Amino acid sequence: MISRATSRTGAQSGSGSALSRESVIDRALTVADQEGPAAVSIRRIAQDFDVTPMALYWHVKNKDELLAAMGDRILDLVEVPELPAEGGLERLRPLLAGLVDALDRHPGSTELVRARVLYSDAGQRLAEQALTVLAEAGFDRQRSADLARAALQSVVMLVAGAPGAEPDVPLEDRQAMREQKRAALAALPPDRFPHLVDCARALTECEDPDAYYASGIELFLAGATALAGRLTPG
Amino acid sequence: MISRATSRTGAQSGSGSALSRESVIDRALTVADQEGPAAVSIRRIAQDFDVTPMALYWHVKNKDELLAAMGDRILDLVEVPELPAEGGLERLRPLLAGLVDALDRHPGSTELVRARVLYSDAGQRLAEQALTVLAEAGFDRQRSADLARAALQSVVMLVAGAPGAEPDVPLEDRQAMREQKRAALAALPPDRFPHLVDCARALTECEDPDAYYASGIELFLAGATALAGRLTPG
DNA sequence: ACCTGAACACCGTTCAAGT
DNA sequence: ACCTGAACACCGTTCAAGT
Repeated sequence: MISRATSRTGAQSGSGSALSRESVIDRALTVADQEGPAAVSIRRIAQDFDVTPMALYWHVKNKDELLAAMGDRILDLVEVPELPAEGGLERLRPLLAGLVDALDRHPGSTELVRARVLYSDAGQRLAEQALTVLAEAGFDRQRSADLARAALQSVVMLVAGAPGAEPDVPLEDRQAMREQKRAALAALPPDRFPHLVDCARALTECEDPDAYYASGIELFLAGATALAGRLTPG
Repeated sequence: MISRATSRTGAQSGSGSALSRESVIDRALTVADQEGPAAVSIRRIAQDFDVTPMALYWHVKNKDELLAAMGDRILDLVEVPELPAEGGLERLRPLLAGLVDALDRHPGSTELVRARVLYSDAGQRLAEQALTVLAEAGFDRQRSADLARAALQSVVMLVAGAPGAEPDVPLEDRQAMREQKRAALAALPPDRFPHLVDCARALTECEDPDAYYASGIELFLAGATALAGRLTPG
């Protein structure tokens, strides 16, 4: 409770930088990662900056716009290089992997990206590339659109829903949460739920995130490739 | 404001049934579907029953438990018939289709199911069947677990993230929301985003939900089948 | 341009008390 | 067993006012 005294003495308490649209968004992302998305509130962020809640409204229209901006900021982390002229559906792999990397840096806000992929600038560049690849693979407009959505949303789901991700829960409670869930599965009657009991650990803990992400992307690519192969052969 | 007068005269205002755990959950699901998930609050539901907010705490531990119960209730809608002894990965199709049907009945609460698939009774029966099918197809424990998660979460994503679903938005604002999003895409510079502009409609409006859901399930099945085909052939 | 103060209409939840 | 009343610690947001 001495933080208020530091407000005019250089370093602003929790934030480390002056109040601005950028710093507000950054602070919100950090809070979401460390304490879960529920901890993000206008009043809380304002407190971290030793400032009145209403001060934030100068930099951000309202809370919804802040949440959207957080999603956009994550998408800005994605490197979107030029799309190779050749390479077929394989060209989706680095594209999706890049998205995974960005999402993985802000697990507490991954969900926010879903609503923004088609509407933030970086997301639109990503979507355009995906649609290009799918159209060149022979999918018509509707199927390209559906597959592009599926690709981007699968990735969000992959990261947000990874075994043991628990993005809604504060960092310190995550491990306990995982163990509790695993115990719930392991304690099921093995005659009725043999596989669920057997997979209790595999379903709740992610040994190797990289391998998990890679095989999630692989699943999508395998599916899209198989569907492409069924398109009016010849 | 005359509704309070009806509280002892038979039919309880908005709900149509007496206060109970079941009726509270049902009312919450209805509110979420009609006015969006944000409209679900302890106080609001209490009001609909002409009852004090604290009355709900007798029937429900707290809001989180209510949300979990809503997810469980949706999963209870899924019919889980016996798993055929034969049929390979194709047996996943009716299983996933059944889940889609249940989710589709409560679009405002679809998201809640994601956290409950592995922990509600109906969800566990579903998951056990999926794991059985995948194990019989030759996937090892870890890959079965990952694919089962992917299958169930893909379906949730398919419904919650369908073009034009907008489950966060009140029923009456949905159409306007869709048109706004479509306009945003259609107005992009066509030289930089040719496909995005071309797909503006396909990306924001769902012409044929049944076909959309079917091809989403098809994508997963095609992927899983392709991956199964790569497993130590012979 | 940027921030504050006071106020409004909401939340979830606890606890003691009623019937 | 089931519900109420009062209270606490939170929310987002508006509006007029300050510098």
